[in-house]
This record gives sequence, structure tokens and C-alpha cells, in this order.
Amino acid sequence: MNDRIFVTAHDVARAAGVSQSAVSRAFTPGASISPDTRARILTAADQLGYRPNLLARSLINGRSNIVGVGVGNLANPFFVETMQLLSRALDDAGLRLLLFPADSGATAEPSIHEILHYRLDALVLLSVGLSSTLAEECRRAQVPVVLYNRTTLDDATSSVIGDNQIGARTIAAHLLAGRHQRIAYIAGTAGSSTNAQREAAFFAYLAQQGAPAPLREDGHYDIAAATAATRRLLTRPDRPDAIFCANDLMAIAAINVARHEYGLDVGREISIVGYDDVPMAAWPAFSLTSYSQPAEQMVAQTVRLIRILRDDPDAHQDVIVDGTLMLRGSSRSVANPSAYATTTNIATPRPD
Amino acid sequence: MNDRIFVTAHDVARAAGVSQSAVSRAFTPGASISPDTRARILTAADQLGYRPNLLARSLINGRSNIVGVGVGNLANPFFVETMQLLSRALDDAGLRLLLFPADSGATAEPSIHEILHYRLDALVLLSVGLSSTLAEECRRAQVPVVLYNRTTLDDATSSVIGDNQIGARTIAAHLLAGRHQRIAYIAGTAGSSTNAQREAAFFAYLAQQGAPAPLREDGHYDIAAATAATRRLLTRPDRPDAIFCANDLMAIAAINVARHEYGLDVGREISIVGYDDVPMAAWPAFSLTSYSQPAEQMVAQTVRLIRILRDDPDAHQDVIVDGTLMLRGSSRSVANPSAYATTTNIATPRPD
DNA sequence: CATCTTGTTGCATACATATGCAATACCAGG
DNA sequence: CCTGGTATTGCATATGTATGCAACAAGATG
Repeated sequence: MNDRIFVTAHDVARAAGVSQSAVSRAFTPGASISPDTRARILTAADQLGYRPNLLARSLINGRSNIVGVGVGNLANPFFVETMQLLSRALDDAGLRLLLFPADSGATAEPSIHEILHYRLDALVLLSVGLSSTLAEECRRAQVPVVLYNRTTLDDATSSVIGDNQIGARTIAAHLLAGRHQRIAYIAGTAGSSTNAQREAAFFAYLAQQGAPAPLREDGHYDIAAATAATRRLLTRPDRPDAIFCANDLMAIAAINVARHEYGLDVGREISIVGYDDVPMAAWPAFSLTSYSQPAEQMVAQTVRLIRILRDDPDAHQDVIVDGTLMLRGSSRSVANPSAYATTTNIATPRPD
Repeated sequence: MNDRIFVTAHDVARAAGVSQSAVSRAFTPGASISPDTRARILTAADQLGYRPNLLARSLINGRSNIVGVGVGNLANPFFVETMQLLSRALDDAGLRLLLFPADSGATAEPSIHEILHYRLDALVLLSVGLSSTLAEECRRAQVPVVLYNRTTLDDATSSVIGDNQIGARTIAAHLLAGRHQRIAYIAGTAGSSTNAQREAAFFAYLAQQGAPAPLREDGHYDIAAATAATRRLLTRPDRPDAIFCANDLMAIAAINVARHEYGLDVGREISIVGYDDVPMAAWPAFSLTSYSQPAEQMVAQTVRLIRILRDDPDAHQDVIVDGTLMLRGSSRSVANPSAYATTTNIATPRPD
């Protein structure tokens, strides 16, 4: 077996001729210890290769400085971007990131039950639904939960989302302004709050403006499903002239199908619009019009929430972050975009 | 302040009328305890909402069941795929994944110094170089290191890589078989072992076959740098008719530039070949010929190594995994691919 | 010089669990 | 009934660090 022997504070204490308490204080900023004994201890520690055991420290503090992060489908570049930013932001905040897989389905994985008992400072769920039993379990384990890109009715959990209502309305207005006649919607995962909000707002706005109800297909926030959905739409005799996909991943699948399987000139013969504004959307190969979800801000808000919840687990709140409609070549251009820009930001970025 | 009160084994013991030891045993598979007292304890534990504190358990075992994973640039889909598989595989193995950012530069981040002292079962570095000081530090902390997609001369660390020599040679042979006259190479990060091996093998094979030395530009495994590098190549009077990019991310950038900025018909007027065979390479928008690195196998090997190293930290080894040349539309096709397929696998997959 | 203050230090204990060892109970065989 | 063995259980201690408390020293103030 592997019996590792570690250097402990006692070893350092013996080497430096002090007590173990002194060693502890030497590594605690602001502790009551004289500068020169601290220096002596740090020297000895360095020589022995000592570092405080964070597990033992957490055991005493009752706080691990670890944040659990559950992520479902990393196929979506939006979450890759988020993970990238989140890992950096947590690191800067002195927090560790414990990653665990959470099937993209409605609820999280079994392993979360174990993870909860690491005395996590917080649990972040990236686009993963929170079942009521899990919510209850987190409450019992006294682990504050932050939903990222999801909301829930559960009152005790916090959330950070983009403004799906305004986003979907803005896209609807954009498509109407482009004089599109047959609009379609490719939906995300049924039961996800993002899809529910986007779909409801999109349909409601179109109805309110007197437009006919759009076609609708399920894309499950998945490339293969969105590819199939697009094929179904484009095979119809009354082929749509505009498709709003509930996220960019599906929109890119739709572009691929429209362009390479049906030979359509995307942006002229058919408009395709996505949601998230992932980095790939700006690539000339796609030039995808999309409503942005600002990952940096959403991550910043998430970390802010975590720091608050760490000290006061009851200070839950729901944060909504503004986005911007990024107009690019995949949707028919309009003379004066600001004409319908009454509620949100609109930008026509240069290609990278 | 936030003073969380947790249910401990003592509380359960009191409730169930047994000793704390019994509670511990009730949660230890195979421990010496009668079935009915175990049942009684589990009932009481469930009622109180008790779960063993993993931090305390780790403190005793001297083993945390946590694997540290350092990742640099998640912009490369190959690492996204890897992370996806790795998080799942570690979870299945009962191991936790502590993620930390490691700047894509040659060495890892400062926070790693702290992380090392979580008594990690292992440290995995995804395409991150291992500085000799860090290697030494890991040795002192008695944390076994597994390099993923990197090698090092350090004898005490393990590694899992694809076969860069064969891959680069196969690509060189493929381009020569396609009668390409002016071949170029866009290099990855200088100093990375992947680039070093691919570049050396590519250049060596071409020279050995009597072909002129290829043009060479730096792409740093980065989209922006590769975009600029491609522009430099395509602006030359003696524009190359084939480019081998040291990974797919750069190859896709090269395709974007060639097609959208220079109006070239990729696959006919110019061949572009990548490395990694990321999922995106199969998209019709790119249809990128690429040498695969089988992430599933590489991850499986990584987890296998971790399990071995957990019990015997000295059992380090270097694993090389076979790949396959995936022939797609971005490179000029050849009548008989197997003519030059003397050393490796070659496939002509259908588009997804 | 006595007293008080301030700054350091060590002692003892707590955090939550795992486990070697001894004690106990129980059952079968003689 | 006694003995030996087995199965269960509790006691005591260990893991490595943080911290309240008391002790102590040194300097300041009267």
C-alpha cells in the first residue's frame, strides 16, 4: 500500500524549537506572533517542505473554500466560456472548483449526494435543473445553491440568468422588421427555464404584433436533434424564411443544414438567429445573428453571490443580466435597426 | 457570521443508542457490525440527515479521493471533449475532480501550490507544461503527476499522448501523395512537446522523401495567431497549396481565412489539414482532414494510470495511443489512400 | 519599585471520523 | 457446566490544524 508520510506542523515546530501553535500562527495572516519567530518558522517550514494541510484546516473552520460546480452539456460553447471564466474567477477569489458531471437532463447526478458533504461553500449548477428533492437535500446539508442560466420556483436558491424575455422579444421584433413571412422556432430542452422563457416571450410578442403563430420543432439544445429539426422544417412545402433557434449551437447546426444540404443562401433566402452569442458566432463561416448572454458579467455575478452566501446562506437573490442583439450576416439586414430597438441593446459588430 | 451546525456521527450514535464507532462502521462497507444495528443506525442517520464528513475521513485516510486537473486553454475543443470524458470517468471511479486554471504558457499557475496540499490522489495536467520546479514540488508533496497530451523528460512523471511522430508522418505522406508542391506548416506553441514532435517528424519525413523544406509560421495553438499566420502565407507570391496546422483549432482558422478572405476553394485550390479530429472537424462547414487523437482512449488510460499511481506512486509510465488519419474534403483526394498507409490507420468517414 | 499594559508563547482542547485493541455476548461442542 | 471460538461492540486514540485561555516577559507609567 501507499503510506505517504507528510510533514506536519509538529515537525516544523520541533525543527524551529517552538510549539505547534506557533507554526499555525506563522501561517495565519494577522495572528499574534513576533516577526522573527515567524521568519524562523517559515524558514524551517520551507526547508522541510511543509504546507498546511487544507483538509484539517477546513475541518476546523467548518468551511472548505470549495465550490461545487455541476455542468451538463459542455458541447455548448457558452458553457465552455463560462467554465473558463468561472475557474479563473473562483481561483482569484481563493476558492477551489470541484467539478462534477450532471446529466443534461432535468436533475443532477447521484454523485452529487456525496459531494454535498464536502462542506461546500456553495453549489453552482450550470444549466442543470434543480429537482425539489435535491433542493431539499442542499438545504439540509446547508449548502447554498446558485443556478446559472436557469431559474426555479424554489425560494431558497439563488440564480443568475440573462434576460430571456427581452432577448426573445428583440429577436422577434428583428425578424418582423425584416419582413419575414414564415417564422419558425427550434426549441431547447423541454422543461428548461431558458427555453420556457424564450419560447413564451417569442410567441407572445409575435402574437401581440398580429403575426401568425410560428412553426415549432424540438431541438433539445443538441446538434443532432437540431439538425433533424431543421431538415423537417426545410423539407416542408411552406418552407420558413426565418428560424429562431433557442441557442447558438442549434443555430449553427441549422446553418450547416440550410447551406450544405439545401443550398440556401443563409442571410438572404433564409434568416437564422441564435441565442448566447458564443465566440463561434462571430466566425465568418457562420456570421450568426445572436442575442448575447454576457458570460463575464454572469460569472462575476455568480461569484459575487457566492461570497455573500458564504457568510449569510439566507441572502439568496435572483440576478438578471442584460444582453445585446448582435446583428450579423445570417439574418436579413434592416435599414434602421434602432427603429425597433426600444427595449434593449443592439450592435452590429465587425467580424473578428 | 455563518456558523453552520452539522449533524455528526456522535449525534447519530446518541439517537441510535450506540457508540460513534458503530456509526462509522455502519457507513464502512465490510466493517464488523451486525446487520440490524447497521439498519437501526442508517435509519437514525437518515432521520437526522447525517452524512459522513468527507474532509475528516480524508484527514484520517491520508487520501482525499480528489484528483487535481489543471487546464490551460479550453478554446480548443479537444480539451473540452477531454474534460467532458474525464469528469465522467473520474466520477465513475469514485474520484472527485478539482479543476484549476493553468495559463496555457509553459508552466502552471500559482494557485497550484496551494492545491497540491489537498493530499490529491493525483495531478493531471491537460496540455500544460511541467516546469522542473513544479515537478520537484509535486514530488515533495508526494502527488503523482500525469501529463495529458504532453511529455517531459522528467523521469518521475507519467504521461498519456497520441503518436505525434506517426501522425505527422502520415499527414506528410498524404500531402505528398496529393502531389502538393508548396507545403506549409503552422506551428503550435513553441516549447510544447506536441508541437516539437509533430514539427520534427513532419519536416523529417518531407526531407527524407526529397521534398523541399516547408514554409513555417507560428500559430501558437491560437485562433488569432493562426489567422494572422494564414494571412501571411496566403499573401505570398508563392502561395502554398497545402497547409498542415498543428491542431484543428488553427486549421479551422486557416479555412476561414482561405475561404472567406481569399476566396479559395479549400480542398481543391488549397489543402488544409489539422490534428486532433475534434467533433467540429466533421461538420460540413469545415470537413477537415485531420489526424485523430482518440480522447476516450486517452482519458481511459489517464484514469487507469491514476488508479495505479494511487497505490504505488512510483509506478510511473508513458502511454502512447494510436490515432487515425480522417480523410475529408479539406484536402485533395487521392485515388488510393492505402497506397501510403504503411504505418497507421486511415479512414474516410461520412459527414455527420 | 510596584503596577499596568502590551505583545508573545505554549497548553489544552476541539473539529469529525477511522480503527486497533480489549471486552462482551453468544453459541456449539465436549 | 465448562471451554473455545466467533461475532459485535465500545474505548481510546490518531489524523493535522486552529484558537481560547493562561502564563510569561518586557516595557511603560505612576
